[in-house]
Amino acid sequence: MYGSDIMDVKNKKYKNQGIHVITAIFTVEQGITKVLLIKRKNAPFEGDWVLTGGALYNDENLEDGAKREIYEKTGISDIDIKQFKAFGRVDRSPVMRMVAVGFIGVIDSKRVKVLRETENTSNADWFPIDKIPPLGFDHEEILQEALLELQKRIVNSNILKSLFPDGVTMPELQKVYEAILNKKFDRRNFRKKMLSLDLIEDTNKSEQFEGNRPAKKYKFKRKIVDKNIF
Amino acid sequence: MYGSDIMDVKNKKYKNQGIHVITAIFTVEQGITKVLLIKRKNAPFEGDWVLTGGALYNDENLEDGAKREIYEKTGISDIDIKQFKAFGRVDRSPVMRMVAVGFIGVIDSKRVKVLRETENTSNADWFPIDKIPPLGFDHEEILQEALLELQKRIVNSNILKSLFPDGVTMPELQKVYEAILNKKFDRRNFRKKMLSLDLIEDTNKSEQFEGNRPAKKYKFKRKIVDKNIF
DNA sequence: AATTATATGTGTATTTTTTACACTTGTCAA
DNA sequence: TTGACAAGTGTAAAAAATACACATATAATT
Repeated sequence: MYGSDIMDVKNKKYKNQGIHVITAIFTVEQGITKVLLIKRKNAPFEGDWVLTGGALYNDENLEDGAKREIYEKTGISDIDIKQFKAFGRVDRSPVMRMVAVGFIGVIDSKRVKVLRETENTSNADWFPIDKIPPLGFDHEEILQEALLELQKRIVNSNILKSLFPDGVTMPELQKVYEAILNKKFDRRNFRKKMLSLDLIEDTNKSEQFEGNRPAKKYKFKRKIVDKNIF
Repeated sequence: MYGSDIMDVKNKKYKNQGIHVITAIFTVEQGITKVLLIKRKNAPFEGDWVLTGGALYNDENLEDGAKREIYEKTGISDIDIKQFKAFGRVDRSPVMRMVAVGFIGVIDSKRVKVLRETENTSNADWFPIDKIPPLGFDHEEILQEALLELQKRIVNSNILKSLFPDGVTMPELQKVYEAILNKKFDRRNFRKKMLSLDLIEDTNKSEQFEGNRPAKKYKFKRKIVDKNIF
């Protein structure tokens, strides 16, 4: 067998490869986890919905490329994203060999004012994760894995930070966790657990009142935690 | 700003991209965690050590490509590997834009009989992870992240399976965990923990005796576990 | 001003899991 | 038969997770 060197790219076996950066952008509204999908304007998969993403430029790093795509399609520029997996099935793109690097991000949907029309996309919308239409490319697979990653990350990273730019109360946070993990928690134990995870910190503010005792506001720390089990 | 469509690859901004598949292959010998490095024969980084890997073919999936590279350079064909991260710094390769998809794998070093000379590599060797020479490309970064991934994976996957093709005893297993996690465990508690992780199962065999009570042999299950914390 | 409705905030007892720790058993060699 | 050696096992203590009930702050009502 013929060895492929790490730099041996003249060989036609390696020609015409490309790299996608794809982000599953999640939000939670009224206890429903949703993902941002964008409708394609051009072939292939014309008219199909896909995750936010596109081809990586040669002069940008992976995460920068993913953020540029997010900015171009949503106008959002300050979102924290986390890479989780590369997708490289031979036939994942019908045109040429493309490997996609997948990211996840979470954002407050109220901040996406204009879902912009771009050269290649017509419109965009939030879809509840249990009501996803058929997606183009291999984006259904990417979305499924993104969801699993999201479920892991809300426990040991500050991925939810972008969802609460103005701070968050415990009851709000609990609703979001329950939506994403699809599971109910006891109020008192949830609070204890959250504080022990060391992801958020107290502020001395409270929420605006609504006819009952106002909830304390917390905010996400900068620090990203990552825990081992053993 | 000009939008990059997911298929818009004619644009020169995306031309001449390529994909690497790189595997950090670990072993543990006498309580020392080691990684397999290969010496490059050609420019760039001629004479430098690098992790096992190379360019992905257009007709193979990511994991298949990584396994092909492993086979070509070590003769090993039945190793379980796990993808963990893509590396895409703009300047990670001096020749052209390459994105590397990183994998980890573990193998019994005794099974690597001939470290083959290939067209592009001269020789190969196992290096203790605290005595790594300067590596070519961004492989030092990849190796560091690979090690962290290995530490996570030995707890919630059967990544160590390939290290023990003929089964393993508890004391052997404990030495390996202690080497990889760089931490000592109590014998009785380690056993309890291992059994509760549901990664291994009893056989009715025992090891060959060495002047003391023979240890029971266990074997890794097929199943891959993956646990959440909440 | 007092009362009521509502959702927030907090503490404690119970169970489960993790940790710490010591003696018994099986084999080889003398 | 005995001694040396490493493997195997159980139990008590500590820590963490879970189950559970009452007190508190605000707005609205009287």
